[in-house]
Amino acid sequence: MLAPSTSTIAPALPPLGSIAGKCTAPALATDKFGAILGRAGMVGTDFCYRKDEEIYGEGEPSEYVYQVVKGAVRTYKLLSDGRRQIDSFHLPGDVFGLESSPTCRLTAEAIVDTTIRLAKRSSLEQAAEVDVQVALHLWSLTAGHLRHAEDHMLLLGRKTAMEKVATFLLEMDRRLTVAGMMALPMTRRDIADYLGLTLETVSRTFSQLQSQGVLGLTGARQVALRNRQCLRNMDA
Amino acid sequence: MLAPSTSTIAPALPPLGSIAGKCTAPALATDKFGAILGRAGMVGTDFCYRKDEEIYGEGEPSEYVYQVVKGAVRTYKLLSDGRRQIDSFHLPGDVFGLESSPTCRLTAEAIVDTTIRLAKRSSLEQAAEVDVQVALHLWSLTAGHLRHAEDHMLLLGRKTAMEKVATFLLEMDRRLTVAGMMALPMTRRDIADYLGLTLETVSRTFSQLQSQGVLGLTGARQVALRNRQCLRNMDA
DNA sequence: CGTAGAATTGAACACTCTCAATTAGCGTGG
DNA sequence: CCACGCTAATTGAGAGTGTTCAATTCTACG
Repeated sequence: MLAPSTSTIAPALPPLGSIAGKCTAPALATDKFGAILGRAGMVGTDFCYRKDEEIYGEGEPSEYVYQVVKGAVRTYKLLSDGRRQIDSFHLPGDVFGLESSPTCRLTAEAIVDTTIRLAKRSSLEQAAEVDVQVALHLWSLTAGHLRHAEDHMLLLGRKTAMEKVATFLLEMDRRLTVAGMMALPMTRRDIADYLGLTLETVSRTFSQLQSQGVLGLTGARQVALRNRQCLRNMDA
Repeated sequence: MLAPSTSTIAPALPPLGSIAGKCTAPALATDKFGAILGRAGMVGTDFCYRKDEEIYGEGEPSEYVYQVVKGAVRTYKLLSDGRRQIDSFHLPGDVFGLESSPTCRLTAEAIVDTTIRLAKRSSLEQAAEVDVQVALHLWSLTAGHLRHAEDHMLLLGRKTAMEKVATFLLEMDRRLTVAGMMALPMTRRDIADYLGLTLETVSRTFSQLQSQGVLGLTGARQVALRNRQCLRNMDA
């Protein structure tokens, strides 16, 4: 349904045609993944995925753990009739696909052309068996994901459309604003499926915020926040 | 706002007046918490909490890890105006309050009179530093919570009222049906705040399922499922 | 029994969705 | 460079699911 034309010819795992070679790590305050790999005596391998290409699918055996080097990734679940809930957007530095179960519980797709560093799950687990620090780091990563999920459940279950959008904008502002501008990699539909809304409601809310002067849109995905305090108040 | 009268006189942590002494462990297929404590050379201490009594509050330092021995617990987040999102119901055998962060991110309350086994978080973490198996078990517990949260985000963001209630009933059926009957410990309001609905909608949906013969109600909290397959179909 | 909280039920409303039409943005190729 | 075509985004109007407010009814427990 949402499968891109490019992914049909891609192999099940590491796409053979998209090897990018080693990349330098992103400049992160705390690169936990790098620390983990270091302790485990491992090096990540980088691959490139094209826009809308699937990285792994729900139900597949979970063979790798992933870190975004460049680009953006969405992870989601589907209902049988195609309704989609995106649980997270993963941006450079973020680790995803870290399951303690043998199968993937979500589907992951590149939102734009994306470079991903990946490491074998089995190797990481072996390292965790030997080195307590690796195990504790992995726990810490999963705990971080749980914390985000807890916040997001409150949003999905109890916030209004305006509050959801305000929360989203503040989250993205924190994570990807450079020089006062936010370049959203995802579509209105992605945002809607993240917030439990329709794309029309997201669009209307953006427009409303713009007419109130809270927001500046220069192109649908180029956002400048003009009044963060106002958004924080809406955030409930 | 929702604080019970009994909790105002209760001390911040282990209520002094409610020591219950050691209890026998619940008969569980896999008592991970017991296994962890065993490996850590620890024994849990049991306390009793009265109905609606707070076990810990959001923002407090997280000093303990908890396991339900008998009864039921809700963990939730609040918005500033009192809107509540319950993220989980914890039943006998369940572990909760396991933060890898130093402060509690949720509030926990006893739904009914409840016996809780608790262990010091710092001791558990010390044990995890030394014994990899403890660290891996703690990770596994957090991963289980994350899995539930992922499923619940799909429910909150994308399911209809009927689908939410169907999912809830099947979850509770699995977790607390004995001899064909389910004794729900929680109120309609609790269920509503778990499913992101109002209590009236939950009540109406229960009534509708009863009139369809899917459900048998003998008292508002005594439920018998008469057609599980029908519920599974609604579950989407 | 009598009271208070819990649950049910009804009616009107509102927020968000659905369906539809229009406009904008962007990559491709003439 | 502009025309073309496709997808994304905006905007409007109407409908619907779930909410809100209110009135009973039920149930549990002194």
